[in-house]
Amino acid sequence: MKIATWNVNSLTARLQHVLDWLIANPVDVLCLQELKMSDDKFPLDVLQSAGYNAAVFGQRTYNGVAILSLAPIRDIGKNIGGFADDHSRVISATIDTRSGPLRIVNGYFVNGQAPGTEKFAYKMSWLRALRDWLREELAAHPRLTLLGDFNIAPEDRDSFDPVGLAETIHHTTEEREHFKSLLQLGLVDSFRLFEQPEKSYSWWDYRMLGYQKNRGLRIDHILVSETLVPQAKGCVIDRVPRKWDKPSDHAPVILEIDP
DNA sequence: ATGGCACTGGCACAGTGA
Repeated sequence: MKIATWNVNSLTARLQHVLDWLIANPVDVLCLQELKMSDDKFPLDVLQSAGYNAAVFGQRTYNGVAILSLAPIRDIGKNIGGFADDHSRVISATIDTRSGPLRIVNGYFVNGQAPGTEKFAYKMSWLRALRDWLREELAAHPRLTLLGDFNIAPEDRDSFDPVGLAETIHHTTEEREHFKSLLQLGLVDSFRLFEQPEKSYSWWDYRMLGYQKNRGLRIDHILVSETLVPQAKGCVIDRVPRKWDKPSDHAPVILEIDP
């Protein structure tokens, strides 16, 4: 089965891209971020016509996350337990697979603007709360995947300019330590389980011909709990929709696991 | 060093993103 994540930068603006992509890539689960719409605007009927169930946690203008799944979705949770948040950034749910229940945690992590700002401080407290909550989630759901737009380039090789951008947003030691602390919970970056092309990125700036020059960052990730690692068969970034007209600035990431 | 571009709300342009 295939599980994917895609920051669509407005589902209103990108609905046709999502539908076209799902036709070409009929994944079992697609986690979306940056819906930028309230729940009542979510195009549930058209996605159901495409065969998908949906769990939605929307918000007007900013943020907003959803899980699309061919299989029924149950036990939906919203945001980080014990952490009061005005933003709609996390939706979690369980689907049943042949190997047992699979817990899906879909996150749109805080951007953080720049070190030293209030937004960066929010990012740090958000990441701390996420880690503490995930420790419990993992204990309750051993088969778990944490995926989405992390807004963290975990290593130098995940950035087109690790020297010039050293200690700037997405690259700071503090953010990378938080990423490592998620791995220390018993999660694995599935992309790095497999041989990958050099300079593999999942986001490119709209400006300055970022995509054409491959000036990108790998900030969209699919982490899997250690029990799932033997079932992981491949993880790829699909750059195709980034070349379409009026694209999202992010590309989908897809994990294949034994069902 | 700065801006580059895209999106939303709402109808001018500020806020946000990464």
